[in-house]
Amino acid sequence: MHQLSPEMIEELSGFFRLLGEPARLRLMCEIRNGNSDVATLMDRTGFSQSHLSRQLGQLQKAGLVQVERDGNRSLYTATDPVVEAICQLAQERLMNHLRQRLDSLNVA
Amino acid sequence: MHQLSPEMIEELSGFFRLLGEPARLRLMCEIRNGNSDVATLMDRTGFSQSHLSRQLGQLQKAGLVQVERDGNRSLYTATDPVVEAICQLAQERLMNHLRQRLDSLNVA
DNA sequence: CGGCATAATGCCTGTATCGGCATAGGGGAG
DNA sequence: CTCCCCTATGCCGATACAGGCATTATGCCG
Repeated sequence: MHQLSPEMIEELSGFFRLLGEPARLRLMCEIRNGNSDVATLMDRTGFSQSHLSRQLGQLQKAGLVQVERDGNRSLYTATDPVVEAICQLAQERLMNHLRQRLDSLNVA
Repeated sequence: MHQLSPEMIEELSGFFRLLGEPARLRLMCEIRNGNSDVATLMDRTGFSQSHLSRQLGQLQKAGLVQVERDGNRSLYTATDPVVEAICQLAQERLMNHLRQRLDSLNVA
């Protein structure tokens, strides 16, 4: 890390804030699982069209997803697999944290 | 990832939301750099005492930092080094993303 | 015990943002 | 050109939360 600049802090927290919204994190997961045209996303998530469009717009602006136009449809794909890796690490952190709390209760 | 449960989505986004606040991300960085008693943190960040206390409280509740009481002082330490790894990945993602956009401009 | 330092909490306000409804833009098919 | 479908955006109400001020809680020392 080596002391991040304020600009980097701002950028990184902006990135994390995107994933900090359950709807958007959900979208990232759905998109990663293929079949990511908007109709399918609406169907699988139950989000309204406008909601979906906004969130996808934000994800795209940050470069987390790419959009590919097919006529008047839009196909979304995840841009960078590292996002998935980050989620994986976050998951492991959570599990470890809970496991440690559990253990500390058992010992005490 | 393999299709995360709604509960996991909620937990993960909660974690990301913590880092999504510049003040808290800043704190995590400062704490990682050692010397993390509250007075020092106030000094280095310029945050007010109440603000600091609240943010540290949230980080602690999520298990991102640990607090060790020394008399009436509090020493904060980062709990899990994986958080740093996550920041590192996020940084690399950002750089890659910007580099790609730059390249695409040069080619076009 | 009474003052003093440090940390946590109640209360409050301002601001950001989620997310719905309605509307506008833009590309096919007739 | 016109209708229709899909997506994006303006507007707005509700809600969440940052962050300040004042107060309280907690542990130190005289």
